[in-house]
Amino acid sequence: METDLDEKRAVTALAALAQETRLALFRLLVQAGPAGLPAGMIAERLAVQPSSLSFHLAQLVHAGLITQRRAGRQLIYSAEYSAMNALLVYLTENCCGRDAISAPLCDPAAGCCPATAAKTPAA
Amino acid sequence: METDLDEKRAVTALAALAQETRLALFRLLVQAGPAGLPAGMIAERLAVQPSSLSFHLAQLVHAGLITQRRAGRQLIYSAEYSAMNALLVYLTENCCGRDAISAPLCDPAAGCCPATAAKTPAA
DNA sequence: CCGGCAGTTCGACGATTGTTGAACTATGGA
DNA sequence: TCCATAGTTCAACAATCGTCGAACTGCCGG
Repeated sequence: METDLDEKRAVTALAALAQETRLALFRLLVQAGPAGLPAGMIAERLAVQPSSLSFHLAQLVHAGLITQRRAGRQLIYSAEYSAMNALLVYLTENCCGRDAISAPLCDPAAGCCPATAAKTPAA
Repeated sequence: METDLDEKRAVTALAALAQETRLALFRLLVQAGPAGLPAGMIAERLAVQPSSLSFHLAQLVHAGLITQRRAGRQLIYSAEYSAMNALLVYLTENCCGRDAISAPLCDPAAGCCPATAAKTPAA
């Protein structure tokens, strides 16, 4: 389902999220669901200047983490869940040397990586 | 298990990962498992200058994504899986307005968010 | 066609980031 | 004690980032 990321795309996505306003913005859209939110409402909720918001929205769009669509005079933004999932998977890829996994959470101490788990004395 | 993140800690973690060398470094450690790798071997594998590597290692340590321990003259670095998991959970928190979830992967089109899934016509 | 609202684009500024090489600290062996 | 190895710290530099205000574009109502 989600397209695999190469290193550069992953860096772009992470850089897009590595900023207070954009992280709050992205999470707002993740929580808003596929219906998304118009730019104006986002600006209001995050108390950000329109021009600044536009800048951040563009970064997230460029990173592929959100998408834009028009509804009358408003521009609606919504989270791109597949891109988010691809990023999560990329970060945890081959966790502890295992073969590919699809669900990213990884906890060696709890048996995520049987081969190496014994070497982690609950530290 | 994993400590919840506040916004600033999340931004720090994401910023730490939003750089080619550091992302490669982190993934290398994730794949290396809890045993970790000495700085020298990391430098060799990533073909990075020692002083530059030190800089990046420090950022990841500061972000809480990796930890350092000494073994003789070597400094061994290993991934902090709980921090990584906390970050993944933070990103997907309240996905589509749902209550907390523990496994981060989120796909509205596939029923992750029943209430809103119908509004996404396979677009 | 005109006014105005929703959002974006632009240029300029200060702040932060990543790199490099040289000097420094710490550990282990002889 | 002296030396070599493993890694870190420091200062300086170019490059990139985030913010601001002002000007701009696109869309709708009348």
